[in-house]
Amino acid sequence: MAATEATCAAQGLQLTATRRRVLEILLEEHRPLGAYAILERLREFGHSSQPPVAYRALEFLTTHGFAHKIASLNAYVACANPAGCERPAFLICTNCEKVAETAAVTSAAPGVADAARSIGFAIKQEVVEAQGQCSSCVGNT
Amino acid sequence: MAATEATCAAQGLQLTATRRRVLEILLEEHRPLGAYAILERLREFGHSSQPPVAYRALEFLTTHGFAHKIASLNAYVACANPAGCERPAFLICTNCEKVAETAAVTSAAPGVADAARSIGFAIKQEVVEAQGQCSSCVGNT
DNA sequence: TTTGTTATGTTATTTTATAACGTTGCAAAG
DNA sequence: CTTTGCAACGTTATAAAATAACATAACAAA
Repeated sequence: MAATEATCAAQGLQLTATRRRVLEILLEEHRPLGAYAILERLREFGHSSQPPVAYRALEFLTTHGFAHKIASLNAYVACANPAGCERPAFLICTNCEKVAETAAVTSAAPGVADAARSIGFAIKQEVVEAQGQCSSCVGNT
Repeated sequence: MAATEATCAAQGLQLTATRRRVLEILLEEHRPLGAYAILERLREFGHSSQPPVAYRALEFLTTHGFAHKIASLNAYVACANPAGCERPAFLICTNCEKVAETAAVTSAAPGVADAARSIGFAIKQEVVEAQGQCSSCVGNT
């Protein structure tokens, strides 16, 4: 949160009440939340709770790297390292739903980068989402 | 298509009319199709066209590796290598929407695999989807 | 003070996906 | 045979995710 505030101050970004509240909601949970779950939480705090409210805040947060969308879940998480987030990748526990964020070292998995080069494909961005079981859940199911 | 038929025959899977038609539709297009776009095409061929029809066929096709879901697009493509598809990864052109399928060499990008090991996370499956520009579109936009 | 910009409020709608329940066709057990 | 079970399909309804479109507010710069 502090890192996010600092970044916003430094870059002239407006961390408004709604945007801040959405980020707080994501930080409080340790797992991905759907937009409508976020809306419900917003409602509890007296904010307007129509879908665009959440989606706008999420767009701001994701655009600036304060939160990420998990495409394979249609859900959102706070960034684990807002100060220096690069090439985020996610480890999603299919049992407890928690998500660990990590940084991929290279821009693409071996083979993928090679394949891209060989067909002249210019990679801009990569979505890497691994599904499996976290240490607490291995063997539980 | 032939490879798919062979696999179904070998494994006792039922490649029914609807499932076959959906796969054909995906093969005819060279790009990802949404479930409702597929439904429209099915309608043209006189199949029933309620959503579950498409989703069931897609579930069958994706479960057995004859097609893949592109999570970041909520769309579906035919598998480029149904005979021996392992660790598929996708190169998605944000300009022309075409998708190239490739195979990742390792189970995870460097750094991701290490991170998983270090926190005891057991990876089952990985979603790797790179966005960028294909060779035809580089420089066009 | 008017103009431009950024953010918010609100209604409605689109797009994606699944729940639930009934029907059909076929093959194996009785 | 026939009935039991199963896998696939048909259909209606609804849930869940996302966005279009348009109005309002707050505020800073011209």
